[in-house]
Amino acid sequence: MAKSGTRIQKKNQAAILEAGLDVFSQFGFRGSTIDQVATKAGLSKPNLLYYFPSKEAIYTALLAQLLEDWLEPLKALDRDGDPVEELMAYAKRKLDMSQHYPKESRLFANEIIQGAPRIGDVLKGELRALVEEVSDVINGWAEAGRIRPVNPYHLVFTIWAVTQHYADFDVQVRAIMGDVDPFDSAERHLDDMLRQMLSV
Amino acid sequence: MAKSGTRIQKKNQAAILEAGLDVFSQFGFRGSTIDQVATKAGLSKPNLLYYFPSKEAIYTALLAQLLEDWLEPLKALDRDGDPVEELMAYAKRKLDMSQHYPKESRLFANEIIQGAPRIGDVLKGELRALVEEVSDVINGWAEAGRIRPVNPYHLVFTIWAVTQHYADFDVQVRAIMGDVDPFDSAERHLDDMLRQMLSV
DNA sequence: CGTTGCTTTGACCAGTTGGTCAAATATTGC
DNA sequence: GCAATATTTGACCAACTGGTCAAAGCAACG
Repeated sequence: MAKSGTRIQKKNQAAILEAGLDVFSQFGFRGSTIDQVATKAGLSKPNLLYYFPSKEAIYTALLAQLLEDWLEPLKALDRDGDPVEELMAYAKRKLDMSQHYPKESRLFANEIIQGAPRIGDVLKGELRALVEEVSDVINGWAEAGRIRPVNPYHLVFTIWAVTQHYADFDVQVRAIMGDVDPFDSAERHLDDMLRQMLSV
Repeated sequence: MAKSGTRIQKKNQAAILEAGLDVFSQFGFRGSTIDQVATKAGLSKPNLLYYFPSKEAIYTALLAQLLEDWLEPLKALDRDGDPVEELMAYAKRKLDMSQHYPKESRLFANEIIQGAPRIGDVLKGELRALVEEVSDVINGWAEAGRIRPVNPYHLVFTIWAVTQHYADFDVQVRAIMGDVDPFDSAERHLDDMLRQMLSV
């Protein structure tokens, strides 16, 4: 997407996307201004618009890039692996993403909360198909007696909800837990929860 | 808050708050306009501003009203009740709120994701104290051997995350599950999950 | 009926917003 | 060093934003 171009183009496009992530993830699309993004990227507004044709273009570029990273871990679920370990590894990976890429998580959350006007099709298409596949795998595991029977959709939702909570509601989590880092204990909790829920 | 006044005042104030909930929960504070709220409330912009002094005032009124309803179920946790039933009843109540008041949930989510600029103090004060109390109760139950030992903070976060997910990410949940109503199966899943996690 | 106070509105304002454009400035390849 | 190209900028614009205000409409009470 942002491949071609001179060094300076690459540098500025990257700076814009990073700044855009900062701003959009905090204020949502409508709540953000080009000027905010430009300033944070160290550019003037017309200069930013030399690299991206519009505010919308920056936002959709971010969203497209994000969606790839978002769907990828789900694809890594291996039906031939150990069921409990596979699911716990997936959850752990999602939790790591919340810890290390919280802005991406919040950008996504903002978009979904606002009704997913730009990625509704991806949700109903690619994501839905992917979850259906995963659902089959989980059901297979359950039928083979390798995990407790669970509703696979809600299991996936639960993993998403819990892991993303630590990114999206970070400020609330920290307000409640104080100075303790939430992620260490969160990982143990998640581990325990899934093991308890899935072990036969 | 909106008690005094004539019938017409009450009617219009209520209409404004309802419209404000609609708009703010979808677009966040900065992404919403007074005009949107006014139109949705069936009023002209100056007329709306006759009842509320500013956009901010509508928003904070909503937030204040919301916070009460939000904290109340937590207070209802009874340390003398049956531990598993108490926690499951709390989770069920939160899930019901997600089902019947999704906009409230999304308004809250928007505010938190954007850094809780207006309710940071409540989070660090009242909410934190409340969760600390609940945490003591849960720890007490665990020490008495009435539930499995769990990290009480993360247990509470898990209940919040999972239940609110069905309101905040409603569009994603429905995109994936299709025409099936998520809430019936979600309730069973939540029930099963908590029982599995907490039963000794 | 008329007056008093509540309600509604059109016109308006200053600041912000997304976006344009021509001109100025840097960079690059020769 | 110079021409071609890429980058940056100040000035600008129309639309929109939150908010004001004086005047008009309306209800109710005597």
